Amino acid sequence: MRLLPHPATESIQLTEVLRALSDPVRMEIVVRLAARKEQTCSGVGEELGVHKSTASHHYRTLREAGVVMTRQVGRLKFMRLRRDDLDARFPGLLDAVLAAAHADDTGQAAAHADDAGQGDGAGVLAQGILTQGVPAHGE
Amino acid sequence: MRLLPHPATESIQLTEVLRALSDPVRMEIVVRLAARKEQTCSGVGEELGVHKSTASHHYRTLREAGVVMTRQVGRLKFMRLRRDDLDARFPGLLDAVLAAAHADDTGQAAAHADDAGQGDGAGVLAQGILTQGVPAHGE
DNA sequence: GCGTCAGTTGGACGTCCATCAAACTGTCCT
DNA sequence: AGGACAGTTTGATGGACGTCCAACTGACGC
Repeated sequence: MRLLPHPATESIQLTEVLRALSDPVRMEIVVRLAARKEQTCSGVGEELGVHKSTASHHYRTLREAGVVMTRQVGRLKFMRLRRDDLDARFPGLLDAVLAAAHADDTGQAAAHADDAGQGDGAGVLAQGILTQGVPAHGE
Repeated sequence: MRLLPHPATESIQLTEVLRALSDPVRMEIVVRLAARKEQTCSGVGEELGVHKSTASHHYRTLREAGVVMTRQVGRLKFMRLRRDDLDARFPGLLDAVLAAAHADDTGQAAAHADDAGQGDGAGVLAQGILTQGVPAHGE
């Protein structure tokens, strides 16, 4: 059993963690890792529909940011959320992010349903307060 | 008084928020915005030592992510954290991030002092568990 | 009106990133 | 030993990002 190089708990940087979590694929990985205990690279990779090397790249990003811990057992590598370390370093952050990830899922669905239903709640505000000719850069 | 286009509360995406917060400059802006109530672009720009247009770019990123609200008064533009909206969408997230930002600051200082003092606490672990010849890609 | 000021926009430049494909490393099984 | 398997590494590619500079847009104030 081997361990890969991980940043020490004290070395974990907030912006690095947030950047690691700012990619939808990696966020999904973290959510799955939070639900189940450990996961192999191929396991998540197949579920997410990304290429094997892409998944490996995301794993490296998460590992170097201090979000996950990689443990090698034989030819498998199991990933585990560094809950304790993250909680020690940034108390409550991971829980808030995971809750937010759940809220984001449900919120997306709700917003979508609302949009189809009447569409006067959310979307209009974004356009209604337009005062300059901004070409809707983001969306 | 004018308002710029902002995403509706329901449209705020978690990964977008995290990505907006993953830049040290923007994180610093958010921290300052959390401390003081409102701030002008030039105000933060000068304090952070970034170019005027760079600050404007960061403001746009934060605004499009739904993190800040921009209010134009005359030729000034005041930025304000969308605390209520963010709390409604992702309860506890902003507080956790702000607390983490504070912990990151103090943690950095402590780690640095520790590093100069004896240097056996944090940094060694990161190198001590090396088992493969990973060329320290990130740092 | 004209200069000034606050902030934005566009271009330019270098860097980083997400993705895939292919080759590679290391481990297990037979 | 040889093959199968899990992941990583290495390009390569297209896109996004952060930064600066310069030019521009609006809103004062005189």
